[in-house]
Amino acid sequence: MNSKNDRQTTQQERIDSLLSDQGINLTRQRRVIADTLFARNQHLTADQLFEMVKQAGARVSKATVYNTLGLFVKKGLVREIFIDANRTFYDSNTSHHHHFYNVDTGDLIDIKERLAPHFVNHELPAGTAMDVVDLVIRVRNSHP
Amino acid sequence: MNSKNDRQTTQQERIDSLLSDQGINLTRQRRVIADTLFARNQHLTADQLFEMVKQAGARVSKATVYNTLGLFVKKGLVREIFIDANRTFYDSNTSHHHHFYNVDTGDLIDIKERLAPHFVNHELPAGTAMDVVDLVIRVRNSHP
DNA sequence: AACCAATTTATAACTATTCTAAACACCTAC
DNA sequence: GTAGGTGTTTAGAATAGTTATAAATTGGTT
Ligand SMILES: [Mn+2]
Ligand SMILES: [Mn+2]
Ligand SMILES: [Zn+2]
Ligand SMILES: [Zn+2]
Repeated sequence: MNSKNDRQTTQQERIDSLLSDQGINLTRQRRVIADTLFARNQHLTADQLFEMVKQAGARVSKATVYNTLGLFVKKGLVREIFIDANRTFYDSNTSHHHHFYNVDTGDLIDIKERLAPHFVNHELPAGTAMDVVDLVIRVRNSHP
Repeated sequence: MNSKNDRQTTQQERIDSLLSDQGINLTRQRRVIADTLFARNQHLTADQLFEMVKQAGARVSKATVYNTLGLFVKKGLVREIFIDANRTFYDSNTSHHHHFYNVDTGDLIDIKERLAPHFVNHELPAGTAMDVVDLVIRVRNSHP
């Protein structure tokens, strides 16, 4: 067993326990989807992820990509970002952060700083609890 | 001419100049859509607005509702709020404010306070200018 | 009236997402 | 090993919000 295999095994174990820790059963499809998605911090559409998984040589249906993304969102492994009526991104980085969206280029960029305020329960509508704070700063090219 | 008619005339004149000031030609359809939408501060889907206009006795096609909303958005008379992949709201209040969205009930509520930070150009991605700051606090019912 | 540009309209097209029901995978019991 | 069961995947259909198309209508101008 060389060091390359060691690293791969370790990375696979990380992905596996990421899913297992959330009570997600391991399957070939969920593993390859998670491998692709969690390889780095990125914002992908379902279709982009589908294409990347295909590119990696795996046979996974688009329905499974949607099912799995929905499952990951429910388990808190991934964050949905609704940009407009026909553009949903999935963010592999679930830590508290916000986004710039360039309406001209379609680029979605992380904002490092914590811009949105903290909420305490009594500031929320009665009988509700915080789910998530979605802050999107829409920008356009200055000289189009 | 009684005071009721005075008021109606005045209100119609307000709507007319709201549109004219943006270089929008006045038509029967644009007037009834604007009357309905700008009657109060509210968040409506295209379909809700379409139904309200029908209810008011006017014959306006859904295509015209979409065309007119798109025109109003372009002219800055109305603000689009993208809640999820199949829920776009149109906000008749374009002043700087943000929203609570209850994922259980579907309610979209204004937040009075100014929560999101101000931006100056050098804080934005290079070569871009601010368009709009969209802040949505998603909440769920505490005891579902 | 004839003309013209802008607008509206019905309808089709598009597309992201969800649904459906059958096939498949994997495990356990016998 | 075979049967049975549960969870998962799959192709394809369905759904629904939105946009595009192209013909009809409107309202103003000569
Ligand atoms: Mn908190
Ligand atoms: Mn859609
Ligand atoms: Zn991000
Ligand atoms: Zn609002």
